[in-house]
Amino acid sequence: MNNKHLFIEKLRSSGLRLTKQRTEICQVLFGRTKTFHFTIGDLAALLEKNFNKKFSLATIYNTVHSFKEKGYLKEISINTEKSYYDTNTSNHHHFFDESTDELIDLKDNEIGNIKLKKTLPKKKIKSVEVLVKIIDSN
Amino acid sequence: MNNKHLFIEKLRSSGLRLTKQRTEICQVLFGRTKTFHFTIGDLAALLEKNFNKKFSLATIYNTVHSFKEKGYLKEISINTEKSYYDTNTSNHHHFFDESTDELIDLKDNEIGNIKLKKTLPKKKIKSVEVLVKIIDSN
DNA sequence: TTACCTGCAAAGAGTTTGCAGGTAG
DNA sequence: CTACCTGCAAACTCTTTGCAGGTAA
Repeated sequence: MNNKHLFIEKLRSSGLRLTKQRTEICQVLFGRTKTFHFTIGDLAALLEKNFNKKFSLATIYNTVHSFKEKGYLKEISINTEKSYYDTNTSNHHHFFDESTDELIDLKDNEIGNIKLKKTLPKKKIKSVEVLVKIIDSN
Repeated sequence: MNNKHLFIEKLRSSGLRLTKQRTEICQVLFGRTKTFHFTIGDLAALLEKNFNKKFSLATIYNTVHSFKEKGYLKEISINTEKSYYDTNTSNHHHFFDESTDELIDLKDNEIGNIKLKKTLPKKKIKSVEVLVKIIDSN
């Protein structure tokens, strides 16, 4: 199956041209049913494996950044050396498994509502993110 | 006023020797009444300013890491290029002001209890962190 | 005295950028 | 045809590491 129309729309609305590489990046990112959590390195390796050629980092970063700005990808707040991205941009939180460096979705109904009782003058809330760090139990 | 006894205890129990530099780092980190949020760069600049001399990065990183492992400092999960630390190691969450790159404490009673309804087999929860990202409301 | 520490500089890792040749529109 | 894109390599930032001389215990 081919989601070309979907990729075209995402690329166009992000102000990006429909190049071969970008269509292939879209295939890896959005041509799947399950949520995809990844680092730039993961993505680069997957692209190389799937299409049997190298992709320029400039292209990958540039495309991921555009998709992030456009809201097609979400960057997750974890203080590791790498940045993690998520194709699930809906309101949800994460487990981060420190034993494997893996991100796992926490669906919105799997965590009680977050009740903020403090606001700051002249500031508006951009996001509320919950990160549950887990490790192997012994 | 001098909290030397406090610094000595923290250094000793972290397995660190009482060097001049480390005592000075303690002064900057723990010789204050309010919580201190910082990056290594912040700390280095502050040390240089307060004591009018350069501190080796090796020393700063090494000391901060030991204090973190010992639980005297907490590392905050924010996906920026730098790592942020907090002298408040109690159970609490944060605002991160993206307009100024500043961290602000959210006291435990300023946010409702977090109710996790999902667990993972063979994994244990290490921490639950809430990060509220804010920006200037134009 | 000895193990640990400091300062310096080099090395690493991830990310960003500049540029020359290539391609979508 | 022109503006944007790709690939490559160099540059950048933060962090880590190796080493030689110095110091706490």
